[in-house]
Amino acid sequence: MSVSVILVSHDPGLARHWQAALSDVPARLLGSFADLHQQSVQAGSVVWLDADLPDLPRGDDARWVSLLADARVVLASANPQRDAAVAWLEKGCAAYCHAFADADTLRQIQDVVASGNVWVGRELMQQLLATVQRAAAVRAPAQPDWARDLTEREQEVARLVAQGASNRDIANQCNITERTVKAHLAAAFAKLGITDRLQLALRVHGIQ
Amino acid sequence: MSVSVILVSHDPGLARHWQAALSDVPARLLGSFADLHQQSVQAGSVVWLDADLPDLPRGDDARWVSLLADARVVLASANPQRDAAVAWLEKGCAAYCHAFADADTLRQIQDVVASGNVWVGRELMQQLLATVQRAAAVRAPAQPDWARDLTEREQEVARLVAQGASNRDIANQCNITERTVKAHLAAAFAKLGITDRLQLALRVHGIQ
DNA sequence: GCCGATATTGTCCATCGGTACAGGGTGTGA
DNA sequence: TCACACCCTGTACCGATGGACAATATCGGC
Repeated sequence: MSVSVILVSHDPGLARHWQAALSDVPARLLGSFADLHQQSVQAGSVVWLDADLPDLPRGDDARWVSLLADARVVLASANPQRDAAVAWLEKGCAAYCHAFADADTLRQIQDVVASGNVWVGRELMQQLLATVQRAAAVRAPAQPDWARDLTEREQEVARLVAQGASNRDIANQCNITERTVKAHLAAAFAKLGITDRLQLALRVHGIQ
Repeated sequence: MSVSVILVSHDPGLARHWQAALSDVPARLLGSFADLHQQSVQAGSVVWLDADLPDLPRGDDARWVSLLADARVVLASANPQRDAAVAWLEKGCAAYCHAFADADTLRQIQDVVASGNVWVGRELMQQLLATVQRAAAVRAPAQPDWARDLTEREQEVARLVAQGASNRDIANQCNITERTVKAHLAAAFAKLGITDRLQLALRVHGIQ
């Protein structure tokens, strides 16, 4: 059975920094992503990943799927980038931070992530919120026709479909199961007299 | 100088819950926003605000300015709403959470906020990220000319897809096999950087 | 004549989407 | 209290879809 905290970095200085900060939790140190992939990672483990690892796989690599399913991944970069942060967090990472953040912050991240939550730095959070505000302003106006007979939830799902989201996307975003998404969609289809999501998307956008 | 913690709620049950969870930090309990406004709030204090306070001012109230400038405000609602969360966080609150979150979570929020960071729950975070991703997708490509790189046949198939036709429909209409339809679609997907017919339909209709 | 772009078709297979059974939980109005 | 609407979830099935390998044929240009 593996330890509950795993640090992965090829940079000795960074490894020392992390070990010093997290000295009160038992952590195992690995030198590459390949090393990590050979381990059997215990469910619920916290994995600290150096974003500058030479062998860090791209986002679409299959190894991420199992890792993100089992472990809680903290991605730490010496050069944090906003777009990268959004991409990784959206993919399922539990935190994105500066690799050389101070020890208190690192400990805090460890605590937050270990308890199943997501940690995000203040600046990044402000940027995300501003973006969301802007996006909300664009969509605001209420729809009359197609939405009339649909329940709140059905409308919400329909709007997401109309943006091109898959059932799984919607499930994640609404925090419900894919099955429930299907239920709402089936109800919406029946009410609107259509049979598939594409027709629904066209309806929502006022086409046909 | 000790950083103080102020709890503001009119609900005795909630107040007890908070006091029990945060028993290891010295906290002052107030019963209304008006009470809070009469205090001189020490800079860096953490203020826990019950979002269901009867006298909670609206977002544009002037009192928020000074409060948010001085203190780190945790807004806790018994009925957390996504839009409210975004609005408050964007306004400068340091956290938005469920008022009756478990004690461990409340302590964690206190720690994170006290150190100057922002705390956001997992579900809300997922929603924010999905929204940001979608907003980015809207801005980035912005192709008015979806047809430019497509061959005649690919455009023809794409237009039919955009009307809601299935591969079989298109095959019949164009007098080709379903397999060929798939080939044209695959080519169009690759050229447009998308992966499914719904995205294609949205593009053709000038959405996204 | 060869090369590249286009159009066509094939098989195989993993995943997605939609439907058909099923059920449990909550809140509201009669 | 009971009916009803709404929300949520489960298993199972099957057709539609999209990607990964192909291959063949035509046509225009170098």
